[in-house]
Amino acid sequence: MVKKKGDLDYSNIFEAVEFPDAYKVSYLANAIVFPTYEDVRKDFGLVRAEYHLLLCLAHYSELTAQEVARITRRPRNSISRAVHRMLDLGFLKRVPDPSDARQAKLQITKEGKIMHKKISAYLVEREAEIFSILSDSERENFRELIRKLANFASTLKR
Amino acid sequence: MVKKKGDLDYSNIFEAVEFPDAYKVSYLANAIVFPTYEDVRKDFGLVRAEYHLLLCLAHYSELTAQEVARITRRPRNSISRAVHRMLDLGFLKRVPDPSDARQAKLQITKEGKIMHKKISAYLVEREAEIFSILSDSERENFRELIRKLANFASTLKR
DNA sequence: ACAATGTTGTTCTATATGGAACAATAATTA
DNA sequence: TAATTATTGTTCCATATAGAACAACATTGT
Repeated sequence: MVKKKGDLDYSNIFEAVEFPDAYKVSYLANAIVFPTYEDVRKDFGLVRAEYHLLLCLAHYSELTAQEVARITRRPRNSISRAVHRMLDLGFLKRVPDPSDARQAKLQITKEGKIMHKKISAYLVEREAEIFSILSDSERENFRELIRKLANFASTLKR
Repeated sequence: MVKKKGDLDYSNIFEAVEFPDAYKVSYLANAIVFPTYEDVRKDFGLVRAEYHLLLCLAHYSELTAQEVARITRRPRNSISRAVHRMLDLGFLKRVPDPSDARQAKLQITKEGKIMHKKISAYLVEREAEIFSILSDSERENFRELIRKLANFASTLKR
């Protein structure tokens, strides 16, 4: 009896690892969310921070770069870089804040909104695939729990 | 009435975003799991792929680099690099496979096990913090759901 | 047996990313 | 008011990371 490739059950580690829940959250993000960002990069030409700008400014009418950094928990310099690129691409506009010369208010442009819609539609699809193995009630359940966890995470110091 | 910094509720985005559950999984991973890997790097001097080697080989007695790559869903070259560093550090040993000259079986050393224990203990603590906002029954519930999701993710093509 | 295809592990290269330091401005405190 | 401290956005730099190509070896099919 020859051992065939593929005999190894790669998901055994899920139960063996010492911090199984955190590990699975990480695994899920790595298996699904990051490849998705990679797809966005390939298909739409935007890296994560750039897409995050669209995401934030599609839902808040006006934000500073700092605020986007806080909302998305990304470093300021990543956002700064992304802002320049998005300005060049015409997806964002920036207006200096008269009341504080350090900062500038960012807004999404019409083109930015269109791009946001396209990318969102793609991500919505991907989300649906991921959660298709859960029943409706499980999905509802998960939604509630992940909301608690994410809200808690958002209160943690950086 | 002056608008103070901090008036903005950064978690509003959680409900506004078009793919709220996937977004929160991603957020949770970014807020918690990745900073944790960063801590591991700072405190123990190992990067993610290097720690993943310890993790896998602490639970499987013998694996090839390729198998570790599959289990952790990381690219082979990342694992390859990590293997060399871990060999140098004495945390791993490698024995050529007589039945297949291309590959080599990896094993964790005594020192590797010790390091694994130290890091695991730290990660277990972090996990406990994260999930401390959930009640016991919620935690149990979440465990079941994330298990389904992770198992499903592990079946997806790369 | 032999050719074609697949697999493993590696090196090379390009790039996204985050930390640190910095200048400009604002807020705070003496 | 003056001096100190904090904040914003930026540039510079170091590094982790992933893709692509490659050589060595194994497997498959004819």
